[in-house]
Amino acid sequence: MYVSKLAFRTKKENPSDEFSPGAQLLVRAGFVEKNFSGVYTYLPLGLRVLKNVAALIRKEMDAIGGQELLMPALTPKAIWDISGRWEVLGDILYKLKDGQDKTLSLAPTHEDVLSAIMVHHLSGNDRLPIYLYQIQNKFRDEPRAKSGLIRTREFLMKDLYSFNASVDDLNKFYEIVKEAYVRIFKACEVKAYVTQASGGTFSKENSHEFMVESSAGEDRVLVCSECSFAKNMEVVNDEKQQGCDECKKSTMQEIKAVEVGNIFKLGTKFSEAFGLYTTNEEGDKVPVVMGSYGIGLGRIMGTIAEVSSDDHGLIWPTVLAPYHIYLVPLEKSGVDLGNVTEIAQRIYKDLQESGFDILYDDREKSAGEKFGDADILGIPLRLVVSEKTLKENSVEIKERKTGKITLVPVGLVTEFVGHFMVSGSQYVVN
RNA sequence: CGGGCUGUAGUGUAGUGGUAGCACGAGUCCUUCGGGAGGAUUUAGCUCCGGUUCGAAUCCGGGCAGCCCGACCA
Repeated sequence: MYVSKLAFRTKKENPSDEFSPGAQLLVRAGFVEKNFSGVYTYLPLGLRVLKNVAALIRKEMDAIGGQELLMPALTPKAIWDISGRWEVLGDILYKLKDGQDKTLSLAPTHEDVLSAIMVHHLSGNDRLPIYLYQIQNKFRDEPRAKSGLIRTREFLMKDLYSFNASVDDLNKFYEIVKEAYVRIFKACEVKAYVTQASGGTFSKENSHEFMVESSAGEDRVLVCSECSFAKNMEVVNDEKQQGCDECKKSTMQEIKAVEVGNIFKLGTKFSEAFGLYTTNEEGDKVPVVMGSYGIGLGRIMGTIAEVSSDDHGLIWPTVLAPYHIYLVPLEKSGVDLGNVTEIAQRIYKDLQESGFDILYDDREKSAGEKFGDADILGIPLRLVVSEKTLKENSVEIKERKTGKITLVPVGLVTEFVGHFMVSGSQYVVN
């Protein structure tokens, strides 16, 4: 992609209507545009990141037996009445009437919608377990949107639902999902605490939240610096709790954190309400045991912007970066003695053929401006081709995250980049 | 939903009663060419409604919008 063709440019100044540093960077770099409070457009660069997050999550969900489907956001009130959640969810539900005066809601979550579907398709236990997920927009009438993408009213979420024949099976799958989530956040290169939390209105049993430390977060979490055990302050009964539940040492500290994912054991609440039954080994009719597992994709993006940046801009993990490489040809216009453009173009094509996504800065701008854009966009590698580097028959390669600069012979560029993409991330999305 | 703050060119800002200025951006031309370079020229604005006043970006009331704190948050 030629930088001169990008539909949106970077800005030098922070927007006046964003407060959190991550949101300011995302706007300045041209990843998102705020339409109104709590509602954002993902611009082309931002959408590429969002799609990469989705690809990462799909890979992990498919790997644990998840099957993707896509449910509607538009739902009739009747569905929510079955579980009583029209009342429970209350004001957070966006409610509307259609032209025939039918009451509808834009779904904030899909336990109810999927349960209503599964009633028609679960008979006997021959097909259990069943794991279904989707990546779809959710709507929640948040009384107060906050911190850019961290808390929005319309947001893309991956929601996985499990249907098991027994509590034992649910418990096993719950652990499997937990491990998949750990892998996902590791690939995102964020430290996510697996945090004990309350089951909310869903269940009496505890759930787990995946918490990333950030001042833009809205939750308070106690974390143990010794063993990494963490629990949400909302489940701390004794205000004076000092010792860690896990290792018993007095090393718990309170942090602010963003909840980037959570997992719930739903039990039989929804299966009983909707009539999802199976037959156990004794031949008895028993309710299906369910679980619910969510990850906010935009929230992940917003959180990374909060926690991964420096004075020059964003720093994306390799698997999520909108482009792998920012290629800067530097030449004196009209005096291209060293064939800078020709060689830069050849490298551009070679790298593209090797499967890398590249931004080629073809603009007639000063070097500083191009470097500045490479930095603020947070592209993992910056390649510079100039008369200076070509004297060494080389290309300068700078790693965004570490600032490390290497002069690489022109013929070895593809190899160097390929090595970086594998070793630099520990995780590769196909 | 309570409390606080704020709305001025595309963006960021100055302007507290007397006809709105700067910077960035964008366009054209020239110079420059490894960290947002320089010059010339062009471009474009007071959130809306009402009130006070000879006169309102400025004061008052209301609406709308945004941000922060709190409440809320499957």
